[in-house]
Amino acid sequence: MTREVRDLVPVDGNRFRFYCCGPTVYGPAHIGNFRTFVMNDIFRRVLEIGGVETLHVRNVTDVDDKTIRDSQAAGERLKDFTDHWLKRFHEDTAALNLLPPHIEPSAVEHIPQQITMIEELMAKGHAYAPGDGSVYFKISSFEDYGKLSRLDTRELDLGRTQEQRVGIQADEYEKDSLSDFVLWKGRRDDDGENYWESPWGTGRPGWHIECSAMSCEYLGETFDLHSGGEDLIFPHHENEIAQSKCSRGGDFALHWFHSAHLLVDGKKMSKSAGTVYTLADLLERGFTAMEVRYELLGAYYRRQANFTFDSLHAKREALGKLAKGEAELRKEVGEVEIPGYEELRGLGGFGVFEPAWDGLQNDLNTALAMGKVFVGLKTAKTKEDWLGLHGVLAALGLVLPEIEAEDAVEVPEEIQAVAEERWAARSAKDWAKSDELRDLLMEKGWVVKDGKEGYELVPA
RNA sequence: GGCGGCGUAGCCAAGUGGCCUAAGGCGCGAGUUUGCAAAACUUGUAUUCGGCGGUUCGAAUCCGCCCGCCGCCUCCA
Repeated sequence: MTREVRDLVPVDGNRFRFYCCGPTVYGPAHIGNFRTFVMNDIFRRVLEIGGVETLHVRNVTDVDDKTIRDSQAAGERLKDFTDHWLKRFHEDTAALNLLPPHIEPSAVEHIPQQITMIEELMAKGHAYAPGDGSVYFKISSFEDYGKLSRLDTRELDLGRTQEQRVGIQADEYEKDSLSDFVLWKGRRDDDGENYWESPWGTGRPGWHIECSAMSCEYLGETFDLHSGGEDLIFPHHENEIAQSKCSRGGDFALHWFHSAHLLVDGKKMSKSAGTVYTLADLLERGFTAMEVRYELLGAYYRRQANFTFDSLHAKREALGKLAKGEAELRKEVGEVEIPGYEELRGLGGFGVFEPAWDGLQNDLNTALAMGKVFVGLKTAKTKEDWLGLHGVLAALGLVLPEIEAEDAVEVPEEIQAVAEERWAARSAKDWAKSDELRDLLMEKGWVVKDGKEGYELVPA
């Protein structure tokens, strides 16, 4: 991606059209997946707050090896299975305050478009069907193959067949070259009921073709930007480029936006280490979705970020500090209602928060922007400052916690009674009894905050 | 082995040639407050950027080497 977001001008002069590789719905997404989606969300928000219209497409992969395998293991039909996990994904994205994409196409619902594209590749000599029911893309037919990932062609095993290579794990498909990838997979016994008709017999589409077919369907053969996690650069995005350019021509995506991975305690997340956290895992531990979002945007997207519970914990304090600062500023400028997202689109000035906005404009540097938000808060005092703060927060998608929430906390009668007794003891300067009752409240999970005229109970 | 990236205070994390004797958040220390605490508020917290050389008037930032770590290399965001 270009370093300056402000330099990104829609190629059609109207809406900035971008495609984001979405989830494979075979289980709950983990926080690493969400780092990518949060970064994409912020990217869109920065464009929109900056006054640019967008067209955001994010696909759903609802047919592949894993969805088929796991739906069968669960004894469910593929659609029921993927619908369930898609619903869960939507719940998670809503909790994380991700704007829903304008279009969310599913692979299963676009099989005709995928078949059409494969036929075009066949007709132009970029694909071949060796007769086993599958169709492959011939990467030697596309000169630019490997350009995005800067792969040396020597590494691609061009022209080598599996027979020539010893020790490679058995693959049922016949390919001319080891690096050729599958466009259509011939039906196999373990696919069960999950197959579709095609000119090459029954089967199902390969993974890469869905994104080429769907991005072209909704965004055309040339669009502004394509995004995804860094692991998708090769082979997924490389293959998409090959399929799209060879079948339809056009420039495909003019910009690429890849988010680096999220590590946990400095290591790649792994199931065996128990570090593949889902949003639900973190909510269960008492964190809020907004704290998680803050954690995910806390580092610059081009670098791997390190998730730790210490860092996540810090976000609660930081959000509270922000909320307090915002409330004071709001009072100072005499406003009551926080402006909504739509009102902030096309915001002209950001007051003392201009540096934070610049940070976002300059290659989506969310870490820098957050730092400048806290700096700005120290001197903010005008209405423009206040609007600027909300413009930046809206671009980051951060919703501040309510700070006047005492009413919302239900204090059990039993706890209230102990607290009253303690206050009486304290007022009578019976320090021993007062402290004893305070410890008792602490044991039961309540913290007493003493004031001049009374006290307040807060959950520990 | 090929390609790419990282190593900045206890933790997270900006900064990529001079405004850096290095943002910001958390944590921690000190003070105010408090009967003592907690909370709140104020304030302090890396003369130094993995190590060693080099380029330069000047380097956390560029180059070389070394050490450590991470990612991709056929369907993992």
